[in-house]
Amino acid sequence: MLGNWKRSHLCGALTAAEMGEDVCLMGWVQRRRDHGGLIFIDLRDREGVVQLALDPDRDPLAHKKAEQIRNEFVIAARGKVSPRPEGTINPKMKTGEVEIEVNELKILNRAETPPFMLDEHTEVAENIRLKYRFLDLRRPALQNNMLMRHLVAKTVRNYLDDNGFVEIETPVLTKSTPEGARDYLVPSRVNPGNFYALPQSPQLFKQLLMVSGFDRYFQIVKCFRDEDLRADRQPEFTQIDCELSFVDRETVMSVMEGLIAKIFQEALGVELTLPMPRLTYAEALNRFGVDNPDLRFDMELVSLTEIVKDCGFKVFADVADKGGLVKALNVKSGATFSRKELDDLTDFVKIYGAKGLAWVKMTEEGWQSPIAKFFNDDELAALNQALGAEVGDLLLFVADNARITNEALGRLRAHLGQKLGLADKENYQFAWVTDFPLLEWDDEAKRHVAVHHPFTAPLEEDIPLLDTEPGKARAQAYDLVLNGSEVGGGSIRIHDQSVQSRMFSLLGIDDQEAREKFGFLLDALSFGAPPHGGIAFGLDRLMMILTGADSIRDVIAFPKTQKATCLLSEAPNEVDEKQLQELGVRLRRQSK
RNA sequence: GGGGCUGUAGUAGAGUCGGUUACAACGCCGGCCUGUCACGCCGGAGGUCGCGGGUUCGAGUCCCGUCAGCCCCGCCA
Repeated sequence: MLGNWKRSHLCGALTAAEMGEDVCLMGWVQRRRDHGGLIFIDLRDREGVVQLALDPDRDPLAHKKAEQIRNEFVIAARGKVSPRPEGTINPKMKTGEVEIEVNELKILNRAETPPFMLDEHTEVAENIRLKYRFLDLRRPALQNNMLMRHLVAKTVRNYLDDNGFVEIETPVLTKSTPEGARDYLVPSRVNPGNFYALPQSPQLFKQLLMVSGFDRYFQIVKCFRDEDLRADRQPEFTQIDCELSFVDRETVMSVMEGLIAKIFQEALGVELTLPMPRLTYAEALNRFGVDNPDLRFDMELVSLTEIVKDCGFKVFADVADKGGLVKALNVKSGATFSRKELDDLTDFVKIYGAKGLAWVKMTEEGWQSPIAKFFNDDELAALNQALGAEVGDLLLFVADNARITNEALGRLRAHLGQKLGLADKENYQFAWVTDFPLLEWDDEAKRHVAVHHPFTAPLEEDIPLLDTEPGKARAQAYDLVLNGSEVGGGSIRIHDQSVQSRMFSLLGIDDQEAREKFGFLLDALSFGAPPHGGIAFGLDRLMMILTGADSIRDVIAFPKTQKATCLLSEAPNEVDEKQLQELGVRLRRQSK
């Protein structure tokens, strides 16, 4: 097919520098413009588009062939890089100064008419795009995302290699462990009735590699969690997984923020200021209501419980009396919100369990609000002062238990930041959130569960709390938050077998279960484990922010739908009875 | 498991209060056109209104169910 034709350049890379050269180009037909005589073809490849000019007077044969060419045909063209005639330079194109005067043309492959136009102007429903993903991936938007993803992966490898990390692969067929997300299971043919689990992360293996003395490990690795999908969650996703020996939290954070800074420099040309801000979990919750605050704008939550504890508004006073929280945020210049908008905000906080949203519009005459009448002048003055309220502002209050008040207002703050355009996509605000609680009480299971995971070390000063008030113990954990998104998280691990056993017992995992599930880790810890810690970054979420994508599907070549299916390959599918028999698996009839 | 949005030629949309033959655009096919670049002009083909049921003399439109895609809650150590 190619014969002795050999590609000399990429289409999109040609510039005036190649002027006069004879070139051989290959690519896809973006568009053909047939003027009856002259025919123009925009030829596209990974790098971009260049214009081919076919003149019937110069080469009748090539011109004749060009007449039957259609969109997305794969063609090869030989010709000369030429300056465009006066007045026909296209400043919108990277290659707009030149065109190829074609003297030989070859059709390498014909193409059916594509189901949708492969240009940047046509918007296509996502289910169609996913079914023909290989075509959607030809479009510049996804091409650019995938190319940047490659650049980031390359940068990660270079940086970590420079900093003494070793890339080591860990098993994909591994062991199901309790705690955490639902596992994807793989039946073992050789061991009927037994199952492998796909890893939720290589957590235990990377700790074993520290015990083995590799000092610093990393892997760009697929992880699997069988949970419901979201705009930023896929069942299989990629982590930049790291683990380091003989380090404390500060060392991990400083090595890793160097990595992030390098990524932003290479991918976007953005220089980040280091070190990144640090924020404790308690402070994050107090000021922003959530542990992943968006720091691109202010609008912080203000605690008003003390001010309203004796006020005439029973809803607030009761909550204060019962140990709950009354908090509010000040939407600067928000008094223009319509009744409908306020109703929508009320519906919004109800999603997170709030019973309602009290609002106040600050006018020249003072409070305009359904709840204004319940407060005396002193209380009004104190509230205004606490919130920095000025004429034209909108104050929004939630009163409930601490968890609901913080979450509802925190989410409302993030929502308003988007709605009011305070969250500029090209403004990158990082923070490390530290000192997470080690444990959390699970009301359903009537036991503590690990906030991070069962191998996270407590703060040294909080170790005594494990025996007295384990719920108050803080962890040597850290999350990296970027623009309201958790892009990474990790901790210093327990490297002492006895502390690890104590942790398991706090989690309600008895000795026998601990041996069954984690025996190999406990063994490893007993054979000389170095102090170690690590972190994992969600590469997909990081790519979303770097590319400005609203969906995780836009940074993954072949993503799954919300029902975890692949519209392209039609996975998952039914399998032959014979395959099931070999695996010793029998299907249960699904009851409807 | 739950809440919400969407579904009309290949694509993305319009379609009023339920009323005759479901519109125009892009794409596609044919013709014309030698400087276009989201080329232009003329003509043409193309429809299971997601699917099933119901109400009605009559349903793209109203009702019920269902499927698919998306967003969210729960879930995601």
